[in-house]
Amino acid sequence: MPITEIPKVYDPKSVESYWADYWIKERIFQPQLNQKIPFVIVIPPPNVTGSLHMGHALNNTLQDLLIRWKKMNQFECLWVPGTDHGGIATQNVVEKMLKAEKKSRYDLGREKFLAKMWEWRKESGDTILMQLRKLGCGLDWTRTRFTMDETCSKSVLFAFNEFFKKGWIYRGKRMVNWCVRCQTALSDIEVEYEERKDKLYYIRYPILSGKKEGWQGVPLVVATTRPETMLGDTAVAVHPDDPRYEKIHGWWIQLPLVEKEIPLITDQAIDPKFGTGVVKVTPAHDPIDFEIGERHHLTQEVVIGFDGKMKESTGKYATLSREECRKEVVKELEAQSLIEKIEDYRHSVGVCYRCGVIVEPLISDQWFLKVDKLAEQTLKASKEEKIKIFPETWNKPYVSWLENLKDWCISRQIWWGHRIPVWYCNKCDESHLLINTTSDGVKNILTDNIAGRTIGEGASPLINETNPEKPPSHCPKCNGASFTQETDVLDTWFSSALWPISVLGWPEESPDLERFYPTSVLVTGHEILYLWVARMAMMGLYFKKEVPFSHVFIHGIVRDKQGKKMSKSLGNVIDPLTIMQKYGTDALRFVLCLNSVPGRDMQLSEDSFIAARNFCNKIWNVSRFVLMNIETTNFKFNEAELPLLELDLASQWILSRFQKTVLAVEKSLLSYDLAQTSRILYQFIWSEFCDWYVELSKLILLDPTKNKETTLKILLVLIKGIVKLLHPMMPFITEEIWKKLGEMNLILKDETKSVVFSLYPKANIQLENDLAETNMDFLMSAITKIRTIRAEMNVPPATKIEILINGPDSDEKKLLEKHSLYIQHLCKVEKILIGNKLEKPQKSAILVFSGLEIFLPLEGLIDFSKEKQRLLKEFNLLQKEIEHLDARLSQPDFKTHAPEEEIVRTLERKKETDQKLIKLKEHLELIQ
RNA sequence: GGGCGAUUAGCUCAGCGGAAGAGCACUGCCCUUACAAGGCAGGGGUCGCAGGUUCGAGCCCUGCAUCGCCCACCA
Repeated sequence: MPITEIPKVYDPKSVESYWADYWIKERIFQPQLNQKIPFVIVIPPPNVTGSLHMGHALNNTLQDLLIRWKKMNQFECLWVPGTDHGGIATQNVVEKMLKAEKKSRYDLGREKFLAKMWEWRKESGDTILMQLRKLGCGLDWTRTRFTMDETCSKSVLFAFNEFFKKGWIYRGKRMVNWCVRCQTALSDIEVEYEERKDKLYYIRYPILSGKKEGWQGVPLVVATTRPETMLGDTAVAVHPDDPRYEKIHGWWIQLPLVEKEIPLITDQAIDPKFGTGVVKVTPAHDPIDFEIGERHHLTQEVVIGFDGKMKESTGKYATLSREECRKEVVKELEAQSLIEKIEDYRHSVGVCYRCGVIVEPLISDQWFLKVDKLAEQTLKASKEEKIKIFPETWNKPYVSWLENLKDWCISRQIWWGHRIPVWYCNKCDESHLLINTTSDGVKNILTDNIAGRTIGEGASPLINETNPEKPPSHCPKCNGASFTQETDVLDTWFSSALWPISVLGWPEESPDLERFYPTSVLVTGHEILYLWVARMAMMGLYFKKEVPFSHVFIHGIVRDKQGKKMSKSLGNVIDPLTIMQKYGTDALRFVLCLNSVPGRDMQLSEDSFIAARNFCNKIWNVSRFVLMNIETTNFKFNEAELPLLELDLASQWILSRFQKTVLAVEKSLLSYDLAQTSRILYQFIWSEFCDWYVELSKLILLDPTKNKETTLKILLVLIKGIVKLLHPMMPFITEEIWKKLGEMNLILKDETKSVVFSLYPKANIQLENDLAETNMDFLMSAITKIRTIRAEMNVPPATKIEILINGPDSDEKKLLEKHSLYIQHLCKVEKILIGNKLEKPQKSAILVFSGLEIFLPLEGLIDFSKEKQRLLKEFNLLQKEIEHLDARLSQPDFKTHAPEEEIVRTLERKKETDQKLIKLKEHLELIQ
């Protein structure tokens, strides 16, 4: 296509799919295992549920940016794609589908249900990966992993066995967070807390023993938010030092509604300041009460079942839900006048992070991973800065989370996931746990070395080390050979924790593991810093003796215009695919980068994309401009000769500005401040290159008498530089422009394949030129001022005028004379007179600028009363500034304390402003 | 209860010790041969409040207020 036929408007749709396919087809993002330094990222694997949302778009844009940037810096880049099976979340999706058919997973049975799960994952599990291709992500698709594929599953089972042998995995009856909807245990971090409006019930518990002194007939009052659990109370507790209740320690209390006597015990955990200072103790249904119960050997009276309904033992309350039971209990208590009062109360309630239903603390048999040693070495790595978090503010919470870590509940009672490789002997004892750990397939492990517990009754857990997914060959106790596998599966985050090593092939000693571990940087949002990042650090350090990544780049969460998290239920989502369709993928990517301010969440609204789309168009058109002008020429150009060219001021200036831009871009990228990077690029390209340099270049390009070669070379250098700088952020449009440059033989052969094979720009100090920048600044402000007058006085651009510049010093005079064309061209001025004793023509507008005066004879063109107003306004501004400067200079301490250069600067400013004011005053007086 | 962050132009946000900035929105002029998704120019801010440090404070310190997030055994 001839360059002149390049469309005037950049059309993303017509180029994006071509490039997305091209990068894959040409294997551009597959590493070659050569001598270069590796740069590796493993993707935070999206769950196989649903499709790409803005959070994914942000996360992956940032990773892609880093990969492309590093690739252009000659690193051997690898970005590993993959998906997560997503445990509960994914199972919920399929269960919902079943529910539509009025079926539950139990109707299907485990096997059939899992078949359905796999079917679903096959059908829609890769949706997001396909969408990431559209986003332009330079992932190596030949290495795509899934947390439940063969490689990753092997890692999971192997890791489980290793921990088991070490004695760090144990099973025990504990109080865990139970989701009554998902029918599974949750780890502590999978519980989210929501502030809820609730009631605090003050309930009277009659005292049975020792009716004397002040307690005669006065019942104890306990405050609780969960009256229904009183059916399972086995004590009442106060703080041992609370003077109000000192006399009655050990007395017996009548538990209302239940024909039962319970003791009044004392425990440090009670806060005397809360409520009445008296607490009902329900060891089976509250974590603190559970602990109190342990300390005081209280019985655990289970009154709520795993389904969230009241147990048989509760008599008339049986089968009621927790909520219904609460109402009933309160009604009953009220009837018996046992409610002292009910207060409104705000407190946070734990809910399931997957379904939002209130979590029930319940006692059940669960598997745990002991984490103290793991946390310890991870903390050490942090202290030694082996893992650095960007921005640093996240380091503190990360460290304190590790410091306060409790054992990790790794078992889930769902079906979708890695089934725990532990076996029960069918012959000798049903509660007999077997885990196969040795080559002969059998190893006895009688450990539950945590808190002196044992696993089941005389249990001998066995695992199969060589084939963990298979049962042991025989039972060492009874020699039986028939086993049943544990039905629990592992927490989905267990496999996620192994992700950086499992995707590279661990526990095999694969070439990839050897070459690409540890990875370079992990890019993620802060919501999974603990859930995921900390655990990967633990696993990587333990199994590979090295941190899995040296940098953690934490980006913000995408929110809507009101600052709310985007969610389908709120209906405030901005769909990245729609945005890509409407504004182009590069525009989407640019906005995400532009808003990626370190340490801050970003608020997006749809109009932010318009500016980015316009920016794309600007880039497109300025490239078009350069190409159109080069098209007719035929020159060969080696960038090395750049410093040898004889350059005009504008060219010296833009090259100097470009070097500084390159430096600033590099600095911002190194600190993961991509908002900064975006701003720098936007500013340079639009406000400096396009607005000034390109406009000035027309002086030469549009003048048939001028030699255009040097200017075209500079334009070309800049366009190439800009395309390269932008590429990591905006890969599509830059590739397209690059291709056109290639078609005109304007780039080196080995760079033609893709922009990523060119070198990322490096600053060339030789080309920095502060003098040129100062001179251009001078000319640019003169030009702007002249344009301002024209605009304010409504002199149309078509009206050519002349100007007089009076009073420049000799340097300024030379500069102005040499570049009078700049002014003429950009201010639409026909003629410029420069001199030291020029008279102001009658009926002139005037501006006083940097020690000189500029006259614009505008007789007949403007209304001079307007000019007077304009001057008056200017005059007032100057007066204000002088007041300000005087105030500063008259501060006696200013001259003694401020640094010399600051004093000089202030004095100069004062002098200049004074001069301006005097001249302005003169002219003001002359206007009738 | 503890920690973190925010509070700057109508909106979204930069700036973090020496003359208040950008984009969007708004106003005026311009279809100037890269771009009207554009150009040129303009209006609009006692930089949350109160103290303090400093010659000098959106910027540093201390309180306070409001909003948001994270953590915690808030019965």
